[in-house]
Amino acid sequence: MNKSPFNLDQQNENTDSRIIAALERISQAFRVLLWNESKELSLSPIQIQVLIFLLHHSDEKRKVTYLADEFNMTKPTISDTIKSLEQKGLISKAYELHDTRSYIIHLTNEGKAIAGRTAAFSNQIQVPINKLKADDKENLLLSLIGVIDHLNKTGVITIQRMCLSCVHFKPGEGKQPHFCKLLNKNLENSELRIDCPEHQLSN
Amino acid sequence: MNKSPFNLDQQNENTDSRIIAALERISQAFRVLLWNESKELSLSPIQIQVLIFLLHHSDEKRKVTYLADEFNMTKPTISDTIKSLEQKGLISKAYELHDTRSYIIHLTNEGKAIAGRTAAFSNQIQVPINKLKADDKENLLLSLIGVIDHLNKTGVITIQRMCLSCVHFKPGEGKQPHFCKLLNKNLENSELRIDCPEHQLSN
DNA sequence: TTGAATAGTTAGGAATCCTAACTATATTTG
DNA sequence: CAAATATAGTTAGGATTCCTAACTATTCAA
Repeated sequence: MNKSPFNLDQQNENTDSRIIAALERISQAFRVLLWNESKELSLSPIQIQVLIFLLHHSDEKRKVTYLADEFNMTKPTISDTIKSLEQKGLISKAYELHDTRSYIIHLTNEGKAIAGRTAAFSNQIQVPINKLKADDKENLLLSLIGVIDHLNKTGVITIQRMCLSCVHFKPGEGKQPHFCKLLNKNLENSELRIDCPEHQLSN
Repeated sequence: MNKSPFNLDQQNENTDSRIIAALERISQAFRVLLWNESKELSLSPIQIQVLIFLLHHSDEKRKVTYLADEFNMTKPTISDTIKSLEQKGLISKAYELHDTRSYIIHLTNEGKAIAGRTAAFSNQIQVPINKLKADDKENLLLSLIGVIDHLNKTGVITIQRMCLSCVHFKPGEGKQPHFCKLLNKNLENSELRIDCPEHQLSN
């Protein structure tokens, strides 16, 4: 019934499977870290994620519908989350003049404080990455970007803010570096963005 | 209020942060894929994860307590999950003779069928990884292993089945490859395991 | 053989996140 | 310009997740 020690488990047969297993493990770590953080602050995981997101993104992304897409949840779920955050005094709604159905979500000072403190929750992942050599970092980032790009193309992840899918991006060829037409500057591999504030989806 | 296009967002300032952002995105993808899969099969995400886990692991790991540790959940949560899977006819309990408190969880044929079909849920992640060059794969794996090893050491992930924390493992130095004392063979970087069935924790 | 540790369950409840149906505003178009 | 349609967000209600606390039953240790 038990496997012989010399009989490799399927998951161990090739490097690809091992990489996927590693990514799964890391995904789980994110879940655990987020869950720990949320218990400490008496906030739900999604509430924390929303707070952190609000800290770094511009007005047109600070809306219920956008957040629902961003986190792959329904609008009611986000609506509830926002209501709860408002009751806790961590965000406020700013209704817009030209469209009174909609509003922009702003962090209150307390909300900013908590989001800032909390954004450090991924520090534990940062430590081992920081130790890598520059070349390895570049390779790692490129590999991960490749994975995400594929997930974008197959529709698993809907929201896109990476250079690879941006109208302003001109990919490098051979020794020529990439180029961003908006920033008007060359981009090294290690400068490719995952979440660019200026991203504009190319068709 | 809006950022100037030339004012880089904090998240874009350095490669480390971008790598973390990428890992977060991929974590989210796993969550989405798992959730989609679970809707299709009318199983909860944790139920699916348990089924897949049972497909690949040996008797001493097929128990409530072990599963609870594995997935960072409480025993009652797993207990419920098992009860539900049993009612659906996907697993059966085999009580042990020497300890009647405990039982080993076995997949039924139907359970195996579903787990097997479902294990493919990560195929969408496999495609882009498969495209990488061998060198890049090795680098990617090593980098991820470094991250996981750190998460293990800091207690974020409790269960460990990687070569790096195994009594049978003798790490390579310089050009000398790693060595597994149990398999009695050299291990290339790309052969380092994430989830070895023979893992034995070194102190 | 008594006390402590361990495996798993039950009970109850807070929170997550969904679908369906809704209000209200904005946009299109005939 | 009025009617139809689309869009932003909310409400209501419910299935599910996952927890804590308290429990039973068994095993191990002193």
